[in-house]
Amino acid sequence: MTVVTRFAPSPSGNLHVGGARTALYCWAFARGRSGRLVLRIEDTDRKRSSDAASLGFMTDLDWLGIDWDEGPVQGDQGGGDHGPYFQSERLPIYAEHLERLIAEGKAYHAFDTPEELDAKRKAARLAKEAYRYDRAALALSAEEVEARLAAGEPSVIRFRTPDGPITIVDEVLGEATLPAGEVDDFVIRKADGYPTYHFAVVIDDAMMEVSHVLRAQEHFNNTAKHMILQDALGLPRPVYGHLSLIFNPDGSKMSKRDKDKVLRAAVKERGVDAAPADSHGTPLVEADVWSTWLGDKSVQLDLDTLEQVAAALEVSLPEINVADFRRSGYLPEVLCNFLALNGWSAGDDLEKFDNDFLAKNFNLDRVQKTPAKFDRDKLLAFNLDAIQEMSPDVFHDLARAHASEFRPEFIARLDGGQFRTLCDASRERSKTLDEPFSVNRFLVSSDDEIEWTVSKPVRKAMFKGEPTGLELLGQIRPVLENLPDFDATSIEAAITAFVDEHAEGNLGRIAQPLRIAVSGGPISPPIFDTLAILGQEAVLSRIDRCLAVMSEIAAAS
RNA sequence: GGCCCCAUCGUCUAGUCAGGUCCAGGACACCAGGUUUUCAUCCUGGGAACAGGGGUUCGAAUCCCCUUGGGGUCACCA
Repeated sequence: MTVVTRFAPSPSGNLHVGGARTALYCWAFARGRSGRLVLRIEDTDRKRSSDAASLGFMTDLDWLGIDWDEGPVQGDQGGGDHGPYFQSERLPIYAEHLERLIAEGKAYHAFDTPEELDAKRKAARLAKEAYRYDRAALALSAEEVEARLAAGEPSVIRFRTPDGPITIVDEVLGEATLPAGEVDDFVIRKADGYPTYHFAVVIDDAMMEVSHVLRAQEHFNNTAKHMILQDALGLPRPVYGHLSLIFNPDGSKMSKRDKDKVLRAAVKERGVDAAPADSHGTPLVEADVWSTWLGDKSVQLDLDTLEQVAAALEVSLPEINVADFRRSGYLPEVLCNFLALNGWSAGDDLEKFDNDFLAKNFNLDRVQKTPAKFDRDKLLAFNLDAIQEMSPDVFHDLARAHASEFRPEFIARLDGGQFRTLCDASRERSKTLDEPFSVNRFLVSSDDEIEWTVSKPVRKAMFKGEPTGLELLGQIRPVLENLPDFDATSIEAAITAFVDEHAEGNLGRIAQPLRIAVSGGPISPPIFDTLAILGQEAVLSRIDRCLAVMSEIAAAS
C-alpha cells in the first residue's frame, strides 16, 4: 500500500510553528516511505479564508523545504489526479454523498436558528452539562420538511449519529472509547451550502487515497465523528496519529495575542499616549481604536498594523509564525530540526539532524504524547551552532540575501567589500542572520545621528585611567587621519603601534573609546573591522563630534 | 462542569512497550571559574527530575489502583 499523508490547513492567518511541525511530520512520514504528500486547502469557511493566506502557507512550506506531490500548483510542485485541492471547489462531490445519506435516512434537515441553539447551549452550560443537540428537527414530518425547504427556509443538514460507544484508534495515543451519547447529531452541511470540516475531511481523505492522517491533538475527539461518517458512507479508514500541541514557556497557547500583549506592555511601560504615525503623518491606528486596544486585552490589532506599530516603536514582537522566524534570521533547516525535536526524538541522545535524516527515521512510535513548551533559547543556540559551522562564503551569501529582503539600508549604505567585512566580523558572534544588522544599526546611521549617553561603561572607558580614554581618542585621531589605506589590516597595524607607545600595549584602553565614538555605545564588532566598514570620513567625523560632546561633559563634572 | 487523554531536571527529551546494566543520560537554560579590545563566542566545573500515596515483585522511573496536576473537546471554526 502506498503511504499518502496530507497537510490540510485552513487558509486564515499564517502558518505558525505548530502547523509547521505537523506539515514537517507529514512530509517526513511520506518521504521516508516512498509515499506522497498531499496539500489540501480547507477553505469551507468562506468568511475567514483568503487566497493571500493560501499563498502564504505555500511560501512558508517552500522556505522550510517541505515540498508536496499533490495539491495546488506552485512552481514545479502540486497538481495531481485527485483535485481540485481547494475544498471550496469540490462542492458537487460533497453534494453527491450528502444526497445519499439523506436518501438512506442517515442525515436530515434541521431548521433550528442559531439563536435557538445558542440558548440551549447556554442552558447546558448553566446546568454544568455538555451540550448535545436535542434532535428537535427529527420530530418534523416529512411533509413539513418538504414544505419548509420549498419555502426557502434556511436549514442545515445533520448527521444522524448511531447509538453506541465509539472507539477511536490512534497510533500515537492508543485506543480511547467515547461512551454512547458523547457524539451528537453534528452538522455536516452549513446553511450556506458548504460542508463542515468533518464531512469534507472524511470524503477528501478517502478520495485522495490518504493512508495516514497526522494532525493536531485538538482533532482527537473529532476522530469519532469521522469514523462513524466513514462507516455510513462506506469509506475506508486511514491510520490516525494525533500530535500534541506546542505552547509558550509559560504554558499559554502560542498565538497572535502574544504579539498584542508584548506591544501593549511596551506601549504602557514607555507611556506612549498615541499611535505612531506613518510616513505621511497619519497615525497608524485611529485614536479611539488605539485606546480601546490599550485598555481591553481581548481586543487585537490586525497583524499588519501591529507590526508597523512595533517597527515604529522598535519593539521586537515574539516570533509565532514561520514568517516571523524567517524575518528574525533563523535558518529553515534549524527551525525544522528544532520543531521536529518538539514532540519527536531520534533516541540515543541525537539532537542535530537534517530533514533527510528525519525522513529516513521519523516514525509514530517515538512521537511524544505530552504537549511541548517552545523554548526559543534552545532554538537560538541551535541557530548559532549552525551559523558557526558555515563557511564565511555561505554566511555572507545568506546574510546578503537576508539583508536584501529585510535590511535594505545595509545593502544601500555598504559597498561589497564593507558588507563582506561586516559578515566576516559577525559570523562567529551571530545567533541569527539578522544579528549583524540588528545590533549594528549605527553602521547605517548618518554621522550626526550618533548620540552618546554616559552610562557606566562609557564613563569608565572615557574618563578613567591615565591618560583617560578621551585623551587617547584625541591622540589617535591624527593617526587615523593620516592612514593612506583605510582597510582593517592597515588600521590594526596603526592602532597596535599606537597602543604600544601610548597605552602599554593594552588595546582595550583605546578600543573602547573608539568604539563608543563611532557607535554611540560600548558594543560593536571587532574595532578594526568596525572602523574599516564605516570608512575614514565617517570615523573622523564621529570622533570629532564625540570629542566635543565628551569634553563638555568632562568639563561640567 | 461532562467526556477523552497524558505525567522523568526550569525547558526539550533518553530510559517505560519486553521490571534489574539508572542512587536516572544528553541538550538548552541557570550558577561558579577561565579565555577575550566591547558584545558575543569559546573552555572547565557545578546544582538540577522519575508528581504524591498505595499495591504487585527478591527487585519498579518502568506493571496495577487511587489522588493530584496538565492538556484536548463540548460551533452552521477548522
